[in-house]
Amino acid sequence: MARRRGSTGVTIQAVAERAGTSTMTVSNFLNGTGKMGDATRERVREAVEALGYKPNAAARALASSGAARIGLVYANPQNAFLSAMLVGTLHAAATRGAQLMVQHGGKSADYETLAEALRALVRSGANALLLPPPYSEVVVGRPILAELGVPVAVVAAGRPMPGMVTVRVDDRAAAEAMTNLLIEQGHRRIGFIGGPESHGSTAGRRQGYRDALRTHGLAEEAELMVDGDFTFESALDAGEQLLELPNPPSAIFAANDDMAAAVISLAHRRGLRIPEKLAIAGFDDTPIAVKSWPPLTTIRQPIADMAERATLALVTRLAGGDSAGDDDVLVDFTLVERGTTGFLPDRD
Amino acid sequence: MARRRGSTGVTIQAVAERAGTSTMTVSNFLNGTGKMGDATRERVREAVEALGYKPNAAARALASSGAARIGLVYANPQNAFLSAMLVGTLHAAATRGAQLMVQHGGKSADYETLAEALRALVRSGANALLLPPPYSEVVVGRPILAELGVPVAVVAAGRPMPGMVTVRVDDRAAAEAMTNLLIEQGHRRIGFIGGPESHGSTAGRRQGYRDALRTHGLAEEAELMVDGDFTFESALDAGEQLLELPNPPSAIFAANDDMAAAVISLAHRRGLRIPEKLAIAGFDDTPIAVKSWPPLTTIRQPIADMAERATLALVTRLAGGDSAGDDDVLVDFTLVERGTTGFLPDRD
DNA sequence: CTGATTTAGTTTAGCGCTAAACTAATCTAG
DNA sequence: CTAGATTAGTTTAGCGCTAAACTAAATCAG
Repeated sequence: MARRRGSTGVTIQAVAERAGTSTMTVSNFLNGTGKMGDATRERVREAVEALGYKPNAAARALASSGAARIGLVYANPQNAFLSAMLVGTLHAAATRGAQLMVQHGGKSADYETLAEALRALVRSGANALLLPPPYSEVVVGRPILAELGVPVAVVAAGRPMPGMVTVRVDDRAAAEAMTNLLIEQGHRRIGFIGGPESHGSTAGRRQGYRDALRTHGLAEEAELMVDGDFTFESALDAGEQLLELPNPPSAIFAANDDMAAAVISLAHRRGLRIPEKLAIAGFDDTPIAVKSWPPLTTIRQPIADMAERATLALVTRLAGGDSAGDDDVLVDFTLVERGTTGFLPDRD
Repeated sequence: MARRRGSTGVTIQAVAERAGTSTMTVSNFLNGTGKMGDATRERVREAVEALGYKPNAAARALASSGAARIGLVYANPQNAFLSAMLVGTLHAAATRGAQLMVQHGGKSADYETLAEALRALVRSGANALLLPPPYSEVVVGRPILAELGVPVAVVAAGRPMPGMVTVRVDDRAAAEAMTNLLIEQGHRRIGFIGGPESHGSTAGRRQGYRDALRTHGLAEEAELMVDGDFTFESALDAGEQLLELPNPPSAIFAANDDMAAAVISLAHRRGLRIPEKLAIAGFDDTPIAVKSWPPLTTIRQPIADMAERATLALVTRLAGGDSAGDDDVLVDFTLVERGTTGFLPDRD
């Protein structure tokens, strides 16, 4: 019998032989399913270790056939956020024998375009879906979810979303922490550039900003709160509006890094020294945060970890696991202080 | 017989039945292998179409067992370049039943760290490797390649690399095209910020710049050619050097976008209007190109396509295909004109 | 002390696909 | 007109894993 072109070669069979058990026992050990005695468990563990056994994801996927084929839609292939999501998802997928398939979901967050992309994904075999923002917003509560009938997870959605697993940081608390930092550094007039209402994170981030002001007994002024749409360009206008004020803010907190970068650019053009004359804070810790000058103080979300969690949740769902409790997962954020904050503002 | 939890369900079996052939004939049709009559081919094609059949990648991978398990090392999970590579690779992988596994390769491009990451990848089953820059540079000609004994492909390497499949744009030609544009727009003193010598693209890009000058009869001035290391920070110094010149350039061409963005930032700080007083050009068309103001004129490399090509090449290699001819693949670049170029410079 | 339950496994069958070996018909060349 | 080659398929045997069904021994309730 001709051997087929061999792979790296350690199979579950080899492990079972070495451990003196059946392959099923090894399989059970690997997946934590079934019952087994401590002695057996130990022997299997040793054999797996000794042989450096790595399960073949393809075989796993094929055999369990309920194996996750996770579809991911993206707006822009060249995106740092997407990158982190893919890395996280691939890590989780590697350990769980899941397949990952990507599909372009349209530049604009248009419902029909997205729905069609999701249908295409499911038609080509996806049995679970992972949505990056802002796609989660355009499908939430829409009929497409029911139509597709597959579990959906979203990362960094900003708020729990009915019918989907959400993995996110507490946007409100993060924005509050950032605003507190600014206030503690002496700022009294802090501008806020929000995102579009349609974006789930917007409300939380704005709320955090307001909460911090209130806690410190600072008045909330309508003129200091303007809205962008999360793009660099939009914040060029929004920032301008703030800086043109008769009594302009000494700090601006933008609801994402792109908008904060735009404010940095604006400050440079006006000759405002950062952070002495204008402190700036962002949100997300995307690469632009360190490709601006000075580098941006911002909130870091552990995107890759979040995507990994989300993927694992989907795999568990598909395996018929108990979905209880992991519908809305909150993970920790980090406030990263860099060069756009830190000086006491000049008081007048 | 209890049916297992069914997937979306169209199998090769169903197609074969409808076409009235054996499954192998369908398989041959799908893979372009074997011989078949036109009538049969047409019947199979119709059946595939009608049933909306999508091959199951896992089954394919398992059966051919020579299936590609492509390992990819990354430096930074949050990176636009990586993102595009992953998307391209995943697209190719989806059609060819390849598995993708990612592994962190160390922030610094240190040989031993990288070698260890590659070994880990191969140990966990990777039988082909895909390297993003600048990793290709640190392994080229080193013993690790022979040690691992798996095919390796690199994307955007800057030059053909012995022992690896390279997929790249013609850096020299691209840089020449950009420099030509600048010259045609009237610039006579054009600064160039190069990358580190160790980076394959550097030489080609610098050569392109020089070629364009020569073709137009412009003298090459040493003071106009400074080096950065491809980081934003490095170009802050390099750009300063150029702008401090007694007779500063009216245009600066940076060998990548990050460095060009730094020059934009520098120009803002000095109150130099862009592009009237200083034209700026970058290279790569990374997202920062449109997150600067004005948006950056730059060279676009189709990274996702390149990664797709590279992945396909690896799969072919693994399938024992003829490797001839596709060792060094050149793809087309695009010169993207945005807001940092376009005005005739003020002549003095 | 007996039948029911639990524990700790094993056996069997098959996921969807393809490599390799085979077969049957048709075509060549001498 | 026949041996050898070519064409157009088919059959068989798995790839490496796991779901489901089964078994044998140990434990338990009454």
